[in-house]
Amino acid sequence: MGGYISELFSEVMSPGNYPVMRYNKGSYRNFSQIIGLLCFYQGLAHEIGIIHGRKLGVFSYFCSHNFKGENMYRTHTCGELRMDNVGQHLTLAGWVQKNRDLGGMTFIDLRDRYGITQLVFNMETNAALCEEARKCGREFVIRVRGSVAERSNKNPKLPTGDIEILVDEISILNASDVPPFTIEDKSDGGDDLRMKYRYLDLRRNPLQKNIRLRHKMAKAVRDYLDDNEFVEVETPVLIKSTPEGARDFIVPSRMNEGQFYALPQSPQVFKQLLMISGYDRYFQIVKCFRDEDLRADRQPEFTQIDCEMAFVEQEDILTTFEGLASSLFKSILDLDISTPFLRMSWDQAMTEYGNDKPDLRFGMKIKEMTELVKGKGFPVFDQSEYVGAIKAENSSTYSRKQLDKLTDYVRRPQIGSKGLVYLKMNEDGSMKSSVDKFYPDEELRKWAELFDAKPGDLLLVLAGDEKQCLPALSELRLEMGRQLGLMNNGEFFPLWVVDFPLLEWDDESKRYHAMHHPFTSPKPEDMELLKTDPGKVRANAYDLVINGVEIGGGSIRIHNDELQQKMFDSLGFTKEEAQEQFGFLMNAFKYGAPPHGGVAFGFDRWVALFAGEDSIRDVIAFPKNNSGRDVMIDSPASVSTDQLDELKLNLKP
RNA sequence: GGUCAUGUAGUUCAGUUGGUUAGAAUGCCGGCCUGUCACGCCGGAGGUCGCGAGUUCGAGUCUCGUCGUGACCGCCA
Repeated sequence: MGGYISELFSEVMSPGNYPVMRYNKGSYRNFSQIIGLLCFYQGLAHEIGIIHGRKLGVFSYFCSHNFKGENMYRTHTCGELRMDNVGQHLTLAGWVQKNRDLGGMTFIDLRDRYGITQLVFNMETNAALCEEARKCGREFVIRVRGSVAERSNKNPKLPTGDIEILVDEISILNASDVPPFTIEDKSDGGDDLRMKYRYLDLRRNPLQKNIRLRHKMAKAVRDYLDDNEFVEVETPVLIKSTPEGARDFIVPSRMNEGQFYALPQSPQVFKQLLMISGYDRYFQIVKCFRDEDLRADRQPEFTQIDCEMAFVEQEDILTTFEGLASSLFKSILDLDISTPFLRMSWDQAMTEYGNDKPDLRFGMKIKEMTELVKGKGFPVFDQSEYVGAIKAENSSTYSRKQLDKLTDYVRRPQIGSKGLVYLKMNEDGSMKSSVDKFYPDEELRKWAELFDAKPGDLLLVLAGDEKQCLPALSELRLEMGRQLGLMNNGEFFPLWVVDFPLLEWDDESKRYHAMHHPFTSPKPEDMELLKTDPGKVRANAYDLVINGVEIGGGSIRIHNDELQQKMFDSLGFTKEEAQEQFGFLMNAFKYGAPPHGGVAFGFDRWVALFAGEDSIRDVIAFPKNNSGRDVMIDSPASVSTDQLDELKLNLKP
């Protein structure tokens, strides 16, 4: 115990406790260290067990830890005491979860990170002590000393439910106002309120679990990459604004009047420079900043696992990082996910799933049927550029009402289909379609044949422009996946989507944009197309997709200044602009840049996926809301005119 | 920038076609209670129906505006 603390609190160091604590140290600790390690992995597996839908104790994860922080505030945690501890005299500290005053006796549930232990106070034994205990409201911070006793009424719902503490000393370390919502697994508080009192929300088990999972994942990432010779290098946060990509957050420079830093959207150029510097394998778990509108899976500041490797081709990178992914699946979720992961071309993903991040937990592939249905007199299909469908198995029992609801779903402006055509393959072998006026049975049989549809199946057909229709079919497919319960939270299907287009036409600015970023190398065999048909050029770029979530992406970079210059040409940069914005990188390429490439993973998304959460806010300790505000500290906020003056800034009226 | 949803007690919600004093549960406060663990029983306090206009004899309810929150589209290399 540190001298500082013992001086400050010498009055509480009653010598009576010490021999007991010492005694525990020797025998209990070594044993529990071994058990602790064993229990740790088991605990994580249990946690994931919940994701799998198995019913396991919520506390199992928290109780499996070996407490190393023995001091005058506590000798044990509220999660570790069992029948073996009966008779021990010890000290606990924590928060009052619940106070049950029965008149003659009072029970307090004492909570800390590790669990809950019941304290007992008895009027007959010590009335003054019992009165003191009655005063303790929810979330009071208290310390108690007492002896572990076997309960007469055990509670099988708690891991510590066999024992209780017969308290002989209580100190209220800090009283608490009544919290605005209950600190329980299922809080009664709404989102707004819990965000405003985030520090209270973070006391709750589900959040604690997520934050600890995040920590374990970060550590597992560092361990794997360290084992593979990667070096973690920090890169600057105050950098320079660049034209491509997302909007930058900018930071005024006081010492350089009228000039601004930008916060990095990613450490992209620095990691390439590190390859040129010979670091060979770099990584960083790093904050990135993008000033764009938010979503459930987007925050203005978010965390990437940023990686770069020299002397590698695409396949080397895919192999290395599917290794990272499968090692995380194993160490965190105890799941064996075999490698190599499936590789799917971007083209295939778009035609079969209408989406560059397909959820492969279920099939229901999109098939085109344009040729099959045209020229049969149904004007809607005849006038459509593209007709396609999906097959939902065992769904021919969908009612008129359900189909109407699906029609409304695809007609929402966000999806924008005009209507929905269906074909029911009834169990009795008959067929029913919304367009059987135009398509006789033998035509409908051909539809069924194309999809290998069996009695009981349901075909859902959309028509329109290919550009609108494929994404619409993708949304419909995902909606059906949800409705039919095909998206199991405990099941994971990772894949690499490869061969992305290099460039993407932007109608607004009437020029091509880099689909990934401007340092992505084109496929050598598509090089010729760069001049004739730039939109057709494929890139050495890839995304890691798990269950329909884009977990990460990367590319093999350009490592030669001539090609880089060509790329900037295609993007419509003048030589001068390119020199001004990226001159330092192109200069660096002149001094022996090795072939290199890399990848970056959205760490928040990955944690959310493993935690089974829909929103990354649930895995970030202090997230921002929909409008980029932190409602707890109330940021962003105005600054004083003094601050603005110092920066030589005027605000527009 | 756009679409949709939502805002009522500390909290979660209900509130009929526009009609008497706006309810329930939970939490909170007080009393009783010696084996509770969703403790129980009795009593009590607690409301600018987000804000501002409008329609109306009358608005929590209808209309418009505005603000907050959430989801999505655009956007996010």
